Amino acid sequence: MATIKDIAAYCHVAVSTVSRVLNDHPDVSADTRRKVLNAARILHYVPNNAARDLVLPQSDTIGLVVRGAENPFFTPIIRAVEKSCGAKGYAMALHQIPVGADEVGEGAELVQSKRLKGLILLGGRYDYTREDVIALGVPFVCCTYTNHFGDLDPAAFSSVSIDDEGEGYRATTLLIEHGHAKIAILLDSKDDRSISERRYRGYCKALSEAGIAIDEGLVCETVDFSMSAAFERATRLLAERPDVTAIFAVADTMAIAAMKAIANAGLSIPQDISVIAIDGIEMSLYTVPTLTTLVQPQAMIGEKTVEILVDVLDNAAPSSHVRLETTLRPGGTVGRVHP
Amino acid sequence: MATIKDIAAYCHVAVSTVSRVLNDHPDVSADTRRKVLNAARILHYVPNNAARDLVLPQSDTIGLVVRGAENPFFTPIIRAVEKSCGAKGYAMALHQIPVGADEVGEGAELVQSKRLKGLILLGGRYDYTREDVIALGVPFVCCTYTNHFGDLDPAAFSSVSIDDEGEGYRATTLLIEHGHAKIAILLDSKDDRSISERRYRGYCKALSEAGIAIDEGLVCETVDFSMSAAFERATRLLAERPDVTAIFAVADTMAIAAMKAIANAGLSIPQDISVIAIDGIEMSLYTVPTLTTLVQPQAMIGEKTVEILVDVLDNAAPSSHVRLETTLRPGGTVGRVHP
DNA sequence: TTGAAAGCGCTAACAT
DNA sequence: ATGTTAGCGCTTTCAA
Repeated sequence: MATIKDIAAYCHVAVSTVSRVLNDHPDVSADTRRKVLNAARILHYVPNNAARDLVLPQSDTIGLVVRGAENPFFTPIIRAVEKSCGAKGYAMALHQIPVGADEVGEGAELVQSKRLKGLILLGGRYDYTREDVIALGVPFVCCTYTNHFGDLDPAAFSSVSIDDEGEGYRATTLLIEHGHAKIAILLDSKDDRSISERRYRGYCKALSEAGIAIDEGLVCETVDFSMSAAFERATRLLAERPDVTAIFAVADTMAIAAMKAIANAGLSIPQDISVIAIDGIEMSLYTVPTLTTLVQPQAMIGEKTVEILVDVLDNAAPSSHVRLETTLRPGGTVGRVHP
Repeated sequence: MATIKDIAAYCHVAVSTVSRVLNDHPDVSADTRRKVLNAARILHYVPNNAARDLVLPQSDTIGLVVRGAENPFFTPIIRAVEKSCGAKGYAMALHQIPVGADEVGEGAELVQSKRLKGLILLGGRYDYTREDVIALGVPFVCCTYTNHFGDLDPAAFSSVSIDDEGEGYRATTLLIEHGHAKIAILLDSKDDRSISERRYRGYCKALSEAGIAIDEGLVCETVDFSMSAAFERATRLLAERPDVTAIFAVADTMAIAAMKAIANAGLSIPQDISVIAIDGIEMSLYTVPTLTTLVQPQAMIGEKTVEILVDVLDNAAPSSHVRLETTLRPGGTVGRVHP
């Protein structure tokens, strides 16, 4: 509970001197500096951030709002962001919110209450309007998504994402190339105005180019991204549609749940059913067989995001939109269709 | 950027009146309240927490320091803590730190900088000394662990944990009952003064009671809790010790990695090798076969932790130490040993 | 190189 | 029911 006032009294100096020492200002004598530092240690001084934040016009802090932190896909990204922030001399304020929450509103509050310099939104909606983001007031970066369904001026924000539609197309195409035609897709909702909808578009495009009609019975919506819902839906799919030969899951977690459903149905992967997904979470390395998936460069996503934001903050760089590539990790879940 | 001062000016009232309205104090006329609330909306007022925290002797906030947030076992606990805090009228301040970090030191800083009323430490060390925790200054609860290797006065802190040694004993015993004698253990380190050491003790006790000698070649240390390390170590075990018939992993994640190693070795679970673990993370429901594990009541752990802390905070209740039971979830990874 | 003092936004006495 | 004011801990002019 010691304050700089206590230190000042202890050393018989003014509080401003203590403050100078604690903030590494140059104009303090070596002797005074030593005395103050010593007193701080003895008195177990810990700075009161509330007081510091109050008086400083801005803190050197970047906010990270994570919507749906239970998603294991985000974990390595969060770590990378934290690390990159530290390397660039910024602190990171983590704020986790439920999937249903309003990340922009919460972000705006965070900015003001913590005097943030910039904001990173991880896992947000694709349909912000200009009005939505006006409250933010600081530069922000959409991490893992873009404004595809919104009307934001690209110059007004930055983003780091993958080409969801293109990757959905790529995953589906790979299945088609292996001879599959009865390809199911496992997704949240095909019109969620978000990740599922974009990847679903890619799925449709691939099928259509291959001359395969969309079969509604193979479009499996789960309403949420939970593994249990994915498991239930996949189980139902296998029961209702014995003709299905491949499943494209829009997320690794869903694919892993589907693989369990397939095993429960007494089917083999990839002999009876092929599975492909997008994400590349750590756990997907340990499924049997190893999940074939389009791996997102999670660490790089986090690093790039911070890099862009700090560039805007420190160098007044213009906002930018980075699209990263996924890497196909060939596992053992995709095989040629058997007649 | 609007402050209560702006609202006050806008409404021609004093700042204290604005403060009263904003804090739901009773002695304000309905008319004034309406005016102020309206102005707050119009001016896009957002409270400055730094200022509030500064002036309040304590915030109604409980800190949660998570060491090793990448551990999926913690995720449901964190959620439960957050939910319980909310239900009890407390806010939660989440602070994630790396596995190697000093949770007590970081916790102490958090307490002071955020004026916390109490602290929850999730995933900390088992060997705090009295000196270690003196800096904390507020009631705290050790969540998922105890002070087994330390010298803390039990009256000076609370804890919610499972009986690590007992559960290790139970898991190993189950394997012995299935006829296994060549039982390997997969753990961080057998003398980490923490979870691994405790569970290892239980493993030793079970073997010894069954008249089975500890076989050093079957004690597989991984140095950390990563899946990759567990995978490598299990792979090596299978290569070096073809006589092993069962593996007890001290964590589900390690067990899942081991299952992959077993599959890669061309062996079947549970025909060739049985696997059992402790934790019960969601992912372990989706392995093939389903992992047999001792499920910790994760939600209840979080709830109990908050309940105890709030009881201490609100009702000056004495500190308490709760030991929760795991539930054996019989999966398909444990079978009788084949001759 | 150091000290004195103002003020950040807010809450809570204390007055009225 | 409402206004006035002190002060939380800190940083930063401005003076000395």
